[in-house]
Amino acid sequence: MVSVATMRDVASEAGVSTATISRYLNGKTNHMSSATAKRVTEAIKKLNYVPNESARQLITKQSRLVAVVAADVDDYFSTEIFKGVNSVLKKNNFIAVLMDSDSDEQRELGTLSSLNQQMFGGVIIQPLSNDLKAFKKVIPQNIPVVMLDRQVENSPWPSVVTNNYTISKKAAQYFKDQGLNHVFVITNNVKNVSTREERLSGIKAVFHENVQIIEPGDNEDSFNVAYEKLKRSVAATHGGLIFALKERWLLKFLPKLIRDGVIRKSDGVHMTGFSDTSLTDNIDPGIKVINQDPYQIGVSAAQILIEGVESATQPIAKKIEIPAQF
Amino acid sequence: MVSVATMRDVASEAGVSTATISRYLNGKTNHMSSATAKRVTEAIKKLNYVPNESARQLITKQSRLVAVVAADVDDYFSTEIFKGVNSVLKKNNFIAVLMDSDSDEQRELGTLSSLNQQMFGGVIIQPLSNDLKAFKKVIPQNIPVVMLDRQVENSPWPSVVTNNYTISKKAAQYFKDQGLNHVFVITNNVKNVSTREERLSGIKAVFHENVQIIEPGDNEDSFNVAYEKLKRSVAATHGGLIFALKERWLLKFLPKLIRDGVIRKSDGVHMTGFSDTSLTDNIDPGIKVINQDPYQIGVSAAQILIEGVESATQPIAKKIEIPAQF
DNA sequence: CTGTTAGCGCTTTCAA
DNA sequence: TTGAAAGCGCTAACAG
Repeated sequence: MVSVATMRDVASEAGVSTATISRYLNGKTNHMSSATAKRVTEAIKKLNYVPNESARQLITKQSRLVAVVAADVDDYFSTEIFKGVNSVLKKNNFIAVLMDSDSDEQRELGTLSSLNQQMFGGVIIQPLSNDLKAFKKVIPQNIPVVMLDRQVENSPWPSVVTNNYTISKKAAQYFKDQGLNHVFVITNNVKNVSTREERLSGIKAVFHENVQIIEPGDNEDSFNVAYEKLKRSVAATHGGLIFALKERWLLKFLPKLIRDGVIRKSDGVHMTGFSDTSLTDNIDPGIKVINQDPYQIGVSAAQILIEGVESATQPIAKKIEIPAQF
Repeated sequence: MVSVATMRDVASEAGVSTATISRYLNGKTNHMSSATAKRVTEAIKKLNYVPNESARQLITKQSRLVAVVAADVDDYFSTEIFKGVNSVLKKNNFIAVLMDSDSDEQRELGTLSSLNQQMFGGVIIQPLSNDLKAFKKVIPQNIPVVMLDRQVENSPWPSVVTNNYTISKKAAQYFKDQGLNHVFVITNNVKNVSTREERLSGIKAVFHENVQIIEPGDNEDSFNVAYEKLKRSVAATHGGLIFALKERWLLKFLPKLIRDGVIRKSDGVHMTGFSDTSLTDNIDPGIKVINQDPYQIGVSAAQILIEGVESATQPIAKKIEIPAQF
């Protein structure tokens, strides 16, 4: 492999000491004769010099690498968050990288503990687990941390989330005002996941006891069971609102509900839900859904993180809500 | 911030030298009395010691961090590749991280040059640009590189791609055998992107001159223009095959074509294309599409990369094709 | 089987 | 405005 120029090489090329190169590199160029500055610039270019991050980190104990640990990188929501984070970090001269918990709490902990090697200057986590104790064990202690999307109970870290309760309530109210008085909520098991709990609360605040929960499960069979159950329930209540707490269910149920004639234009059955992409609109143009703003969530988290890195303190554990659109 | 135990602390805690700790950590434990090994184990646990990667990298010039630079992290295809890469790297004790070129050739180059700091032990790139010279400038020279999905002409790096030509031809032949004798190919500009060129060639090998290209463009207006054009053309040729070179177009065109009655069951109009997710199947159950295997592409790329890292040589520039399903 | 020692490439006082 | 020199935490000869 090719050998690389070091700071010493640059120093001798420019006829100065390494200290001068270092100062130059760190922008301490105000107390520096423009003649030497120029010679250094040229030497760097000539030798194609790139500073060695490891050496720098070793002494400064700082890193400009920031890890974003996503619940599942296959999720558009997660990757949009990353894009938001990336946009602000890049401006501030940090490098953002995305890591994957793969929807698996064990892997999440594994991923997080791999960060414990002082290579990263900060971590942004979209948590999967709700186990505060486990998190405290594996999350690096010496770098700033920000949580996203979901909240860990009693967490000491700041978090940025969608206004799940408010926006769910708003959407529910909209359809109630249309005359629908029953709602079928499609969701996975809601236990322990702050996001789903808040959404459900918002819906219940409008429809009270007229809320029925449908859990499609993870395989095709249980989906079919859930689908049939939904169809029967909709028929039994002479219509109502079908509310998917996750885009995945919207995409899975909506086309079938349309094909089967369960949902028709100007009818007593409507569907809505949390939708991150425009795919639902392709399927059913004009459908009214909740659009979160993952990009902005990422932006906001990154800003908090940067404050933490620059001040070398853990950001305080405030909670920030990013409004969704309906 | 919390101060962290160093190797020295562990050494004095265990009553041995740092060299012993180092050997222990690097698995050179075969020439080591089990008594000291045990003392070291305990000291490490007691002090909660985690090795400092920067110091290690500084001297070994090796890193177990591998960057996967995706064309667009919003793409399911890119993230599945990452999952494949991650699965094999993790087993081999590497840490894989995902970075984003954001579908922008300039940013791609920016992202790549940020890798030039010896923090990464290898790079896997899903290239966007086809500009070999630009790549050579920014791609780290001293670590192994593997290309994915697309090929850079005359590239010195190994690449792993789908068997685009073969599978496109197979799919085309299938529909030709059904009696369709005209094909409408929906694609972005094909110039300079190896993937699209190969797919188109495969289709042309079957339909010869009966191939019409539709370019939907990037905004809603140009999409509508393209859509209307497609409808007219289909009517004019009394049917045919609509072939989307990218899943995005499948998702955008298919629901509308179904709603508008252009595609009906047992009719002279069929649609197919490259589809990575099961979303198309939700929309039109039983539709026959090409399924690539991004996960396997990632696995294969990671294996090649690891060989390169372990042998400290640049992998040779072979091309590996991963078969798709139809 | 284990310790001593000399750096890896950089930053940062302290002096000049 | 610049340089000399110490040292960050680790690895790898070389000795013993």
